Amino acid sequence: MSPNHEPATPARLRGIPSRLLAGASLVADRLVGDRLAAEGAHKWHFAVLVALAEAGAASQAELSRRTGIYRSDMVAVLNELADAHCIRRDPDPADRRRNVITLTPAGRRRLERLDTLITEAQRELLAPLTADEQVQFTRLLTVLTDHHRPAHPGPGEA
Amino acid sequence: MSPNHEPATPARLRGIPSRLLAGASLVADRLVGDRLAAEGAHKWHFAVLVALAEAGAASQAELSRRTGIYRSDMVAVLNELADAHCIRRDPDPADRRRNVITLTPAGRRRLERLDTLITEAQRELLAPLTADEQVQFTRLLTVLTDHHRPAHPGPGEA
DNA sequence: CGTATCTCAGGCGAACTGACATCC
DNA sequence: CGGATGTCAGTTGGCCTGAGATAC
Repeated sequence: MSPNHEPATPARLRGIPSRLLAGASLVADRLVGDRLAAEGAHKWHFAVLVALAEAGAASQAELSRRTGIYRSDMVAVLNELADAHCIRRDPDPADRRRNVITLTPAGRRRLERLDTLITEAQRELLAPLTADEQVQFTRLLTVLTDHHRPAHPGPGEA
Repeated sequence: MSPNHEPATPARLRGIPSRLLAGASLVADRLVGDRLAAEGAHKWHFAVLVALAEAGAASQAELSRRTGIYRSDMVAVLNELADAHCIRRDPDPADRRRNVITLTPAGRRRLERLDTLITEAQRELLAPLTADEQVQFTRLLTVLTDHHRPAHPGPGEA
């Protein structure tokens, strides 16, 4: 009867918040990423679609600021969304540097589908907590991230 | 008086736990990583030193299991720790496949130094929360990560 | 034989930087 | 002119896989 086959993590390591956060973030990203990947989507697609639905058409730079996605990475994301006919990308007649990104009906449907998947993932992520704890947890996370603002730097945290 | 120069994140995006976790994890990793980098260290160094201090000398594979660092990545970490004379790496006479990793006095000192830096970082990370909230937050994170076990897969989450 | 250990050689995705041409 | 925009190229660090040599 050898009872100890599990090589436990050292106690001094187990309780460190930054480590716990890294682990939880990894789990969460997988829960979300796997569901979205099953439909050929990324979390960035969702972020852009939400930003468009909530604040209306915008330039790429504006979308970059609203979602926290870098300007450079935004290009590929919009290419994919355009290929799927979820958005249109038209030159801005008022400012010829800009593109005007517009949400299409297909994009709106896509958004609701991805929203469902992501909500599901959050439910599974928070399942180990009671309803009260889920609220507390989300609140504490919000306080934490709101307080540690990057100040100037470009697109905020992910 | 144009009051609205900040392009706020959409409401539908702001409250999503997986997003909040990603942001918090990024902040935490920077808080820790910057402090350690200032002394030429990585968080992995700390993890290995702790594992050695707490459970005594071990093989590389054993350290890998205890810290969650992949065996492939462990090699470089141990090389660096050995270069800094924090550990010794001797062939195991009882099993010639293995190396026995031993903590040196210098390694013990290094560990305490890194521990101080990491504790500082945790304090700064959790500073926006009250003492009670800090305890709650860490507890909820622990429940969450403990519950989402990778089951079989190799080295656990980070 | 199959399995475990150490090592190296990569892949993949996310965060990030730099540069360039264009236009305000 | 300075500054913003869209685009492309490339870097860095973190997680992870695969394979090979050696030893159990």
